[in-house]
Amino acid sequence: MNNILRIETLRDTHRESGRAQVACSQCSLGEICLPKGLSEEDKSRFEQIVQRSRPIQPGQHLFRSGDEFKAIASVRTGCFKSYAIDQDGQEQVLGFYLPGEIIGFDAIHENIHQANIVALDTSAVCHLPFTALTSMARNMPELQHEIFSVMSQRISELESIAADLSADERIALFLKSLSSRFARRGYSDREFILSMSRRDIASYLRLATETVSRVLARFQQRGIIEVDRKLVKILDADALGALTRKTLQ
Amino acid sequence: MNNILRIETLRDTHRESGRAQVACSQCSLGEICLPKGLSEEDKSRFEQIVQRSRPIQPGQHLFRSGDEFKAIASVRTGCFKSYAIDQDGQEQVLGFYLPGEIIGFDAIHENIHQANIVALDTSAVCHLPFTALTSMARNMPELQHEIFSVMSQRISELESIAADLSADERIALFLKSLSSRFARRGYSDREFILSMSRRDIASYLRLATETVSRVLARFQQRGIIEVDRKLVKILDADALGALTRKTLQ
DNA sequence: AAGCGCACCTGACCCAGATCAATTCAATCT
DNA sequence: AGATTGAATTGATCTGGGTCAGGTGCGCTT
Repeated sequence: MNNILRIETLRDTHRESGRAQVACSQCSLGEICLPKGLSEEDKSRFEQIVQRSRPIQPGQHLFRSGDEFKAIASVRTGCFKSYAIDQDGQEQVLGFYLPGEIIGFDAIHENIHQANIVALDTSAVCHLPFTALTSMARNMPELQHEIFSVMSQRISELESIAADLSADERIALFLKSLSSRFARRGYSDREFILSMSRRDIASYLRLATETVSRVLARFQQRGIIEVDRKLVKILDADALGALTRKTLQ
Repeated sequence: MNNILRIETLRDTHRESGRAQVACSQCSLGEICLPKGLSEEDKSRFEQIVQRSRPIQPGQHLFRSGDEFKAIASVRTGCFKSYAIDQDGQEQVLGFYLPGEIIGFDAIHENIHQANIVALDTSAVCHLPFTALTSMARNMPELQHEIFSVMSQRISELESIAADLSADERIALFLKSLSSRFARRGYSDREFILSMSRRDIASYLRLATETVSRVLARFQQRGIIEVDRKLVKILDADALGALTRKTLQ
């Protein structure tokens, strides 16, 4: 009965593909996503509000600035970037989202999405309707706390990113951040693909694309990393770490 | 020795002053603070978890990095700055908190305060024990939503601060932000006191103190503002606004 | 396979803002 | 009042990284 209801809802609101659904309890994201720490029973209740998206192609938008806020989204696969447009019409990258990371926390207070969200790879998300989520959280202390916790983490992260860093430090920090986020998701922390362009990295780090190129080249010369187009290998993680020392905490 | 001192400090700041207590429903912060939008009945339930601090003197710490997280704090009067110490031992200012603003959202995920919080003026706060607050929020949807909303606001704010701005733009934005925050609290938006030093402003805006001085002097020459030590008067709000055009949203 | 287009890389030059240094100013103490 | 101190201002110089201007190489299309 629940199953039928769910499929209908999905079809209506997000055009679910008819493929087999992965339950949260079976999802490869496991202990990274919001339902972590829930009992099996609560997990299956949680699953009833999850709306799994069909694949989203690179360049396709998940949300646009000004969209009505209905649901936050947890990245299932792929990679997204968030960006805003400033008064000069310039795109400003605000962040990147990897699997297990949650999109849309900036939309709650105005009930409107602040940022644009676009897929960089073929991606998929789980939509979590916010009203249903918070009302469920009122009966699941662990879920409520997990939402607060993830938002809190984002606040800390943003506070430390704002630090006044050199180009070298910024890029070292960026690579280390990606590396540890991949590691947490079971991917290699020594070798990974940069889904985003040099231009996106530059915009996110508030640097010129030329500077990104130059710093990556210099890191390669020094034997710290190896770069081939979008593939990055970290050869000397300690050296990279030393460059991020100035970072808070 | 240090421990004893610390514990006493905490006890002090948590202790009821014994003076007549202002109920939330009578508080001058009114519709700015967390209990806004609660029914009278819920407000009085809310008040039962509020721990009003005695006055906190300038230079006195409210929280220190590494402190166990027990409660968030709503500023009742005065002004606080939050800061972190980087690996070079340099202080990095992360933000300023005015009355009605809430301190401690970065502490939830690790259950430890990330930043140091110090009073800039003689100040007072309301401590809101987090466990009690969230458990109460489970029975008060409006309260739960308000907490999410305030955290969401902070996330948006931090995302837009990170923008790549010139010194002029940064300082114009800073003045406009203070102006509108004061206005919201019923103070003048044309004339206010900078509780923080030039050095603090510089650290927060990632500029040199010399640059802060120079830009303020230049704004004064242009007739945009009038500065006398800590007192700022905004003479031409439009000109100031024009300088912040590049800002997102 | 040849031509095109785009992302990326590299070199030359320049400027906003940092740094260094000296001076002024206000607040507190003797 | 004069002395002391630290914050704020002002001026002179230096530099990291932005801007501009070519190259280079990969993936398309035809």
